[in-house]
Amino acid sequence: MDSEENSCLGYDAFRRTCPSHTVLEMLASKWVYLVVCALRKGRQRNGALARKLEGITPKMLTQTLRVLERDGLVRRQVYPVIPPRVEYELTDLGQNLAGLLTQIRSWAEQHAPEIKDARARASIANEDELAA
Amino acid sequence: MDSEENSCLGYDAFRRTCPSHTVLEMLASKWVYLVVCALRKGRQRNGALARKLEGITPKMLTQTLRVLERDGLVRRQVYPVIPPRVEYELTDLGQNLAGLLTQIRSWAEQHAPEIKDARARASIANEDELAA
DNA sequence: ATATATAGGCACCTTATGGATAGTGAAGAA
DNA sequence: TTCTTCACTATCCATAAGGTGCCTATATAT
Repeated sequence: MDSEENSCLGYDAFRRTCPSHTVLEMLASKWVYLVVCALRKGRQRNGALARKLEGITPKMLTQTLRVLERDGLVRRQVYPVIPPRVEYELTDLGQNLAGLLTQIRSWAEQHAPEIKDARARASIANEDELAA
Repeated sequence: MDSEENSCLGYDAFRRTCPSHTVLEMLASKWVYLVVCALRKGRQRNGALARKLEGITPKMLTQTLRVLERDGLVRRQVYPVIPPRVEYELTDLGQNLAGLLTQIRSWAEQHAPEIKDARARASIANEDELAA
């Protein structure tokens, strides 16, 4: 039992010391989702990404791109010109992941109304409880 | 342009005020991934989940389950017996999501070695940089 | 009588993260 | 001359994540 889909190759994300667990931790970020999705259309400059990702601060954008670069999902290309020019693009591994993350994003967009309703119901239930 | 796959229904996760953006924020959690994956096999009790999710504290488990319940992904069933008995199971919406999240988990497990290598290379590159 | 299991709640604390703000440096425009 | 662009870097602060310990209440086991 318990062998259905766990640890297909000895890796099991449920174990906190497993490398796949740290990969999951890295993926568990709103900005990782969005940056990877944004890069799916091809290489882009820092400024273009910043404009696309509404609300991201330069710090978070750089930080997120550095993590993705470190993990081999994004390639960073610097042109030594003035003013500076830097371009980012997904590696093959990144492209591979982008397919999945785009599905998650689509899911979020498709089911946002249901979840909004569920939250509203929960909030009303909470008020009733407090009133009782 | 820019109409390829964005805002299929007026929802666009890139906009920070869009409901789908908050859904993505909710999904961006290591424990949400793992709890949903763990519940995929059917209804389970708090204790069983705690044993399966290595390293989770009772507080985080409860907190995560509450969020999932609020958003309509998990159903909570309380049996008024002593000692207390509570069971959690995925709703249809939760089941739907679980398929995607399980893919992410599998991806993390399959590509953990590559990412581990990429991190090691990045760390060596960093040391070289510091030495130079 | 004491301990355990059960599923939490509650309060306190430390650390990590997110996000805001300001600065850097060089070129080109006003 | 001051301003802007570009791609950052550094610093601070508020919030959040996460850890620890103690509390409930009862049936069962020791």
